[in-house]
Amino acid sequence: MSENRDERITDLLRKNGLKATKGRVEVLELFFEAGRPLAQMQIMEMLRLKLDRASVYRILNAFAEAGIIHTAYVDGRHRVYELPDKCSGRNCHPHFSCRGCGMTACLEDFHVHYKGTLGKGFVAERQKVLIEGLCPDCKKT
Amino acid sequence: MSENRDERITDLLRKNGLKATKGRVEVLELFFEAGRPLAQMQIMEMLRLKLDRASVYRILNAFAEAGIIHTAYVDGRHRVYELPDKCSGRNCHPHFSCRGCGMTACLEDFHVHYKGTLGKGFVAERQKVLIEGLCPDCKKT
DNA sequence: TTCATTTTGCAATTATGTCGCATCTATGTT
DNA sequence: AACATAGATGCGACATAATTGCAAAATGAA
Repeated sequence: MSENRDERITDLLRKNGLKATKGRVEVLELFFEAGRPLAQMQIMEMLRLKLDRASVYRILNAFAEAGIIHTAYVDGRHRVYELPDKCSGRNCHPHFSCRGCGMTACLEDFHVHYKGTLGKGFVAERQKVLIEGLCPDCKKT
Repeated sequence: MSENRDERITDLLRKNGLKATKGRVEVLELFFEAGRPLAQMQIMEMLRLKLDRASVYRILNAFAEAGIIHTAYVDGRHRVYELPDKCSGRNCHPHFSCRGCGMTACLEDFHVHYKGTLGKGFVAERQKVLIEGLCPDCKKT
């Protein structure tokens, strides 16, 4: 079971031209388990500092370049990364970010429509929609 | 005329409980003149380094806390700030950010509608919509 | 003008992210 | 299974954005 998962992750890495190193497997597992966008700092904590800071950044950059993950929102300080299967290109779903604890979540049941034109000569490549507010925990305090 | 403007700005500062210092007046003038979101770096350049870096940050934070400006989009590197009159609360207009030069613009004729629900207990306070792409200049190259 | 309170400038510090280089590891080949 | 090597990691140094402590200066109320 854990082996199946490992195999799936290993395959995913190799299919994308990346060696399946311990660090990469562990980071990618985190993304599958988390099911929500993660920042570098959170990954470091979840791995209990088993990996070097620079390595985590390099892993995230490699994943992003390969398309395994892509960078989602930035709350002013942190880049967050997530698996693209749920969130790709122009149909990117919105995200929620808590101003209390900084947690980020995907808003699956939230649909965004927009109409209008960009100026002449402008090209749109991606949209990012972020709802800021308070999560249930931070709302209490 | 310039005095009227200065007076208006001075009043705005005092009304919000902030002393009308030279630096604050100059920064706030910039925002009124620019009519678009500004990053700290741009402000420094426009003021030709007359103010210390730390002071600019403190001024921006003070303004943001007082509600005179608020932080808008981040293009991955820079926080940008803008006057709230054109962009307030849940009716915030979208922004465009060029991945080439990092320039940020307001999209006035661009309307965003969304429907759906946040999870239980979540409170939405603001929305941020960002279209990323290329501006006419960067498109050429 | 005087004076208490804030704000500023400067330097040092923290935080995020990148880079170079020596060492180590994953993987295809023998 | 052992080997060779392209590529990944750890470490330290560096780059940039932003914050903080503290002494000196400026604001604005009396």
